[in-house]
Amino acid sequence: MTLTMYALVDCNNFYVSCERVFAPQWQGRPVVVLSNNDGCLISRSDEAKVLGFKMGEPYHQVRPLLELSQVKVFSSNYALYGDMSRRVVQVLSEFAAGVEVYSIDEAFLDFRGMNWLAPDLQRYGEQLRERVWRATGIPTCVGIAPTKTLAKLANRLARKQLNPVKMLNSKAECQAALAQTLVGDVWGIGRRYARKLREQGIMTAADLAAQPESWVRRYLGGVVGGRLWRELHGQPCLEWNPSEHEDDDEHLTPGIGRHSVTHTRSFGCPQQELAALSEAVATFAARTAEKLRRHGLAAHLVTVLLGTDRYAPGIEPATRTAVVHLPIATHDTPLLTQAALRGLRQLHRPGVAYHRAGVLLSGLETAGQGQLDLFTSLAPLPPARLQLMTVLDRLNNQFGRHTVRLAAAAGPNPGWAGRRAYQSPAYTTDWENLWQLK
DNA sequence: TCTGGGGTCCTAGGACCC
DNA sequence: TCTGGGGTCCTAGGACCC
Repeated sequence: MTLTMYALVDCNNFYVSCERVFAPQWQGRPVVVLSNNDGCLISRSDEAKVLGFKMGEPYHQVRPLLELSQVKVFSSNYALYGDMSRRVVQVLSEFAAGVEVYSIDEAFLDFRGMNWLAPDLQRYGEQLRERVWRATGIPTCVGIAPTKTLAKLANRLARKQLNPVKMLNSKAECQAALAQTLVGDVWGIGRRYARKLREQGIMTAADLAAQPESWVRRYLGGVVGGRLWRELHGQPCLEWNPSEHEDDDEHLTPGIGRHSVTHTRSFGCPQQELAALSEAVATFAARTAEKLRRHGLAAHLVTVLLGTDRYAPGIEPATRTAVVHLPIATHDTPLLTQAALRGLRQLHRPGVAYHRAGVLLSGLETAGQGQLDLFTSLAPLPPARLQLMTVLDRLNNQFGRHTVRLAAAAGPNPGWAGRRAYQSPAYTTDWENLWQLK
């Protein structure tokens, strides 16, 4: 029998699990990982969850409690997590014809057209999970079902049961799974929609699926609602976007069709001076430019954003943006930095304390294939400049992110840099660290 | 003192064009 | 009383995801 099936493999408490691979003394003990700038909790071990620590809680609020409960705290270390993620995907790709990397800790596998019996597929899921665990030290849960949305749902259920692999193979199994799932836990239904649905008496995914499709479309944003309804009924209608292997060390949404690249950061302490803000923005512009080159893209639009304290009451919007149009799409660090600094000068108001800044590149096209500017007959970049960027990326890749940078960017540990007081060493990627290990 | 960051898709409305 | 209609591009805003 041919089964039309997708699997969703999700790494358990991924950032915590990554830290534990290199600090095994924390297995079985409470651990949390903080967001950038040590702002809030973004990953918790099961033990920390039991203690009552919540996702997204501000660190400064729960810090005394964490210390009291002897919870181990890590600052986030995306270089490490990105590398571990790549290892997991590498293993997964041995088990399916297609892999779609959905986020840093999740991937869909394409099991369509597999000429197998259901019990074999269940065992196959268990094998691949075992193999990921042995090869990387990362624990996972696996959901297998006829649509991506149902695979997500099965994955959620797998987390709660003894066997971490859950397969939905019949109408009855799907129906039972829908009945066990609260409507707010369905993929694609966030807090707003969940509340709206509960007000209508829709409590579970089964309640939602039992409504007519037209009703669901009316309440859940039109076409999106329609797709969701059909996916819950076992009709696949989300696209399959197989991923190429990517070299990225951050959160990423892989695939060819990306529309923007951004880098924004909160400051360690508020900044007023144009000089310090320029350093920050130049540094962020360089980071976006690197990402652009890594993806083989060039950008037409540079958006700079400057943010004040989001949590302070006030009438003024907390974030303002300035858009700079480039006549020719580019991925050249100096050109993008110049544009970003121009945007910054437009935005900057003397005497205002800024808490965060960012650079967003959009209007993307494949590098080197852009239209030549007919009036100036300029190619996007002179060859020497291209070569310089290639060398720059290679050096920074090999010896660490800030080895070579423009003079406009900052020196080490500037005042605007975020806090990361509890970061683990870059076990897998840092050149100096590898050197010490020898 | 201290509250993350990077993405996606969809819709509505205005400007502009023929 | 009539004061077109359809297509496209852009932006802003709302919803969602991890």
